[in-house]
Amino acid sequence: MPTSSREQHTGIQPSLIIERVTSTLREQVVARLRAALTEGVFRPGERMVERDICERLNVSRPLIREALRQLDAEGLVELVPHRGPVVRRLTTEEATELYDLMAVVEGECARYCVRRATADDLALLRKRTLALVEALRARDRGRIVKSKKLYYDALFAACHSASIEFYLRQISARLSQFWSSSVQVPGRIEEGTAELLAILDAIERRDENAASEAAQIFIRHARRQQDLRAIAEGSHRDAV
Amino acid sequence: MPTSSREQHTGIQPSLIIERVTSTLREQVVARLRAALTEGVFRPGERMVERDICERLNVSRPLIREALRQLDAEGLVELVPHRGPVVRRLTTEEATELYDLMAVVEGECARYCVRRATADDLALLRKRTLALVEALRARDRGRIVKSKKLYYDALFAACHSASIEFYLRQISARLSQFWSSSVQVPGRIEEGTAELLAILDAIERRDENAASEAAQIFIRHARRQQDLRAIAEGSHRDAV
DNA sequence: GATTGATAGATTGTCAGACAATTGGAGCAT
DNA sequence: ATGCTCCAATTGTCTGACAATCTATCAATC
Repeated sequence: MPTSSREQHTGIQPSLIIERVTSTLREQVVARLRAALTEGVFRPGERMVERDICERLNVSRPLIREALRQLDAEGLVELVPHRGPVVRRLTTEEATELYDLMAVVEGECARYCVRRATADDLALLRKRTLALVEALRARDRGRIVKSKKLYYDALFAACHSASIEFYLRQISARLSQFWSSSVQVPGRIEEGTAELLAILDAIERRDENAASEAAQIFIRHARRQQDLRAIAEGSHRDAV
Repeated sequence: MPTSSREQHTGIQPSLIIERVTSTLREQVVARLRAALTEGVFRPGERMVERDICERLNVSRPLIREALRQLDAEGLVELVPHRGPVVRRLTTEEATELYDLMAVVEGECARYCVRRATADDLALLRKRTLALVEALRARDRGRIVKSKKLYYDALFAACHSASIEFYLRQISARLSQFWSSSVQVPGRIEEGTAELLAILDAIERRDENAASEAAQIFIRHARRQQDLRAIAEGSHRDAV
């Protein structure tokens, strides 16, 4: 769980809360490393020598070690005893499993949206969905990335479940090394936009099963893209 | 991810692997604390003062701190900045969400069993299912706990997915504080045994959807038990 | 008497430095 | 090539320290 986020979603009392950005250095370190890992600054399989990271981030070794324990538990790094941390590398097999997990959890997320989203949540979700669809149609990679992030923020806000959000973000982070940025399955964009709209529609219609189903389909189809890339790159073998 | 468990589920080569019990003290500490947390040695909401734990386990503070970071990421403790670690307390709301997650993930687990289980896996699963059913019928609490553990070991082995196992165990650990040990919904045992057998049957029939459905139903019904307990105990309020 | 403010104590956050244990690999011998 | 020995690189773990921050106690004020 992300160290202490205590936003009681009471619905009432809209934010007199002071967001403490981060009070501890460690949280910043973890955030920094996590970002670096998901953004590919460290390559899968690469060793992360503690002292090097200390110097790069200018913090002490105990701090780095604590941060690494956390990232290990999140599945982003692997701590080989007496050999040190290594950027976890996913096999296609593991990626497949994670996608399947993501699909069912995201289905549950959509289900929760149906149950819990307020009118405001829905309005925002609609807006963000359409923005993402637009970005997809424009095939503007930068805009797609940003819109996607905003879309998911809205989706998670609408489902009002910290647990679902937590696990989806975690799985997503673990899969990040697998995101394609070059290969494009022909017609995937058209298909994807239709599916996004289907999710939105089902949620707005308050149809739980349809929403869950639509969300799952979206993820499973998105995965196909990956399969293709894996094949293109020589099936992502374990040994470098 | 549980610090480096590298059992390539090749299916072939049944364990020439030498299980290194634990090469580092930290792993033992984490295991110990995790066990203590799930077994209720520490009560939800209780503070875990670092130095106290150091003395109790006879290890140094850095080690305890690393262990706590990991348990934090697993959702078992909460690290309040400048106040220290607290045993995470679940609200009924959070427990509900986790049960829903567990249901869909366990559904996926059953689905994977259908896809991947070998004949040996199935034989063991059948044996363990029947043993659990027996224990349930005998209403022998100790035996039920042991059989259940073995049942899940077999189920996870049969699904051949480290990710699914990882997340299910984690969610299960987080929910442990919520397991009832006293209240019994009348007829639940009969219902539960029937559902367990239904799961087994669906897997043996190689019917993915039925297996997934049966597993989900089992969890959702098991949760009802919890609802009852929560009500009985005054709905598990947040403030002590 | 209740609220506010201030002081002290407890605990965490972070660092530096040290040393033993283990691993991986280089080099040597067979 | 194969196997062995030894060494360098890193990690695993500890001790001790001190600043930052929180909690609670107690005094001061209205």
